Amino acid sequence: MTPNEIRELTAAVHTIVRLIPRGRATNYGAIARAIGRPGHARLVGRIMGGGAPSGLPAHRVVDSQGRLSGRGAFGAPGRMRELLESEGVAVRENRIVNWRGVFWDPIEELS
DNA sequence: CTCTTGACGCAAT
DNA sequence: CATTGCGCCAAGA
Repeated sequence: MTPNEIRELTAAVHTIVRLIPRGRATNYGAIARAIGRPGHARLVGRIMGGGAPSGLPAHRVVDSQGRLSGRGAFGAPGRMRELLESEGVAVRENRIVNWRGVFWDPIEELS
């Protein structure tokens, strides 16, 4: 992967993240598939870990089980949870309640 | 250059 | 539901 490709992917990932509706959330693997790189969830995770543009709803990206695996990247502990709950997403024990219903698949939006 | 570390995912146990 | 193993891959040590 050339540095240039990395930039493209980063841009693509950010684009998808911006499409996530309020009150919904998606996961790394789904985003990876949406940008044409199935199986590279980990790469997406790395990208999210890096600096994110302000205004990017990064809190709407969790792991495949609805767990807030990126909570550490938000300033104060519990910050990610606050952001989610502030838009109506219930969280219990670091995990989105009713994940199946909250999950938003980028693929369905690329129609 | 090798080894380890992660905002991961999925099937098998 | 909890663990394990394996595939994936860019950064940092």
